[in-house]
Amino acid sequence: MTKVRKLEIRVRIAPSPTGNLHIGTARTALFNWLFAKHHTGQFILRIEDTDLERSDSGFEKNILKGLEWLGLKWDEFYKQSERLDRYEKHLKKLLEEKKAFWCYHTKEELEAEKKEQTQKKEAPRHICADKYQEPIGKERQIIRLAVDENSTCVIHFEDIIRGHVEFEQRVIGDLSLAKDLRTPLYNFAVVVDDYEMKISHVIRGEDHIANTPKQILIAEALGVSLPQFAHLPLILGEDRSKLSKRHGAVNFDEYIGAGYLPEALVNFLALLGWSPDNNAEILTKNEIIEQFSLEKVHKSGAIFDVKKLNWINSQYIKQFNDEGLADLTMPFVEKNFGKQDKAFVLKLASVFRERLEYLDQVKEFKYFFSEPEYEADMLVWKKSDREKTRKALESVLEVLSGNLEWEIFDEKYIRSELDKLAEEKFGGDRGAVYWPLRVSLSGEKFSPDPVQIARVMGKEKSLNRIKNAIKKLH
RNA sequence: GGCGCCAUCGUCUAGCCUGGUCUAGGACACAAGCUUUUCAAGCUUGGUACGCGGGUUCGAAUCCCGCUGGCGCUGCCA
Repeated sequence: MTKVRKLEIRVRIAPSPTGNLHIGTARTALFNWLFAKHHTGQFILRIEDTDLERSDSGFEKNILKGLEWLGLKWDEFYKQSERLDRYEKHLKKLLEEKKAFWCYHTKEELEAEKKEQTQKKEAPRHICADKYQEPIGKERQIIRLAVDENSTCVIHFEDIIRGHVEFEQRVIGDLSLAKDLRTPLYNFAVVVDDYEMKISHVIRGEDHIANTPKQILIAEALGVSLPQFAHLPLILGEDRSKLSKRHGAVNFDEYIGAGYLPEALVNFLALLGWSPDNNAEILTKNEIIEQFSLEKVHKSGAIFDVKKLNWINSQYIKQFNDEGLADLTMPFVEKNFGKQDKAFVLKLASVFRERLEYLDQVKEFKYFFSEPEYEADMLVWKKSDREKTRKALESVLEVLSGNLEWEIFDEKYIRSELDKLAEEKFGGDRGAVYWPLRVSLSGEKFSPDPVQIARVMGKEKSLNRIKNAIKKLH
């Protein structure tokens, strides 16, 4: 009896700490994580910091923080800069076996070569003529893999998302592996790591597709097995080019700062290039995990549509009760308006729930936190005039100053009282009553229902604002 | 220039593998209406898409070929 052991699913996200967490990296991380969770496999985080010049621990922290915020917990953690011995070992072996060699060509020579090839309409690549000799008077520059550029071989792989993909070996050239024994370059370090970390599936952006044949060649030289590949469609900007800085917010931080919820971002990002069986729009993390499969990932890129993100986020915001929403919005309220009472923000929750797309939009409700500023004429409703408006406000003031129980503020009851007022004094024109009330309370033309505002602000503030408005009309 | 990938409403997509039920479905956005004191929310309704050309077939969004277009890569970055 042969024992059949199921291949363990192990995937990784391999960001380089040369910038803050990018929205595209977050998406790739999410897809890897979803795939791992779906198959109860391992999700590995590997910091690719071989480029010491550009790597920065601040960026590394930012990336870790962002992934944690999204809820993508990793099972193992590695840093390439701590694995230099591993790369050196493999490099030495390749050199000994003459599968790799020291290249003596200078950057200038390489550039000239490329220029010539471009002119001849050939694939630009470096072909080292004197692979294993030490030219006199020249210095070692870089370690390269010896690739037979006359080969008629076709390098191919089965991409889980794209199917059969192939490249001709002769267009590749002697690719670079490392600057020296302890300074590995991307393609080489990736192959060594993916092998040693027993990565079963490499799930990465489509922009890496051209790296794949190079990595296959390196793996062959190393004599190691290859993972399965899955190249994700790119996230695009408005103009359908790869999402980048010029398209606006690509830093993951900005989405955290604007007050998007992690669940909403997971939901939105998952839908960029993938969709569930029933084509549902709002799904929990668990529902996504359950349904996720790479075979269902699309091949073409998807534009990052903030409007759809906003809608999804607003759907999640609506799911919170007052208490939850108050907790959620409090940091944003205090950031914009200074220290606040929990009880006050709690009263605002219902206002927020039905109109916030992202939490930092609380800044649009300035008038709850400071006195409104407006011109007296704004108080005047359509066909009304200043005199009538003043009378209306005086009547409203009277109603609201009456025996209304501000503590148990019953919006329905107060509206019925104000409606009655409109009926009796303004021929049923409710706008004549509500409009000046709105403006006196908010100083805005567009705002939540004025009765709602009054409830949130409480008796004293509300009555004061109405009095101020009346003063303005004198 | 070279190499590669891709192609359904403005956007995200369902359908394509296993051709007919697709006069192409859903969602976002947009427009109109309802509600209404404004805005928002909610509800109802509406418009807009299979890139083009061949082929295979009784029949093609679905299969094949070509074209066009878009994008990605083309580093001693990752």
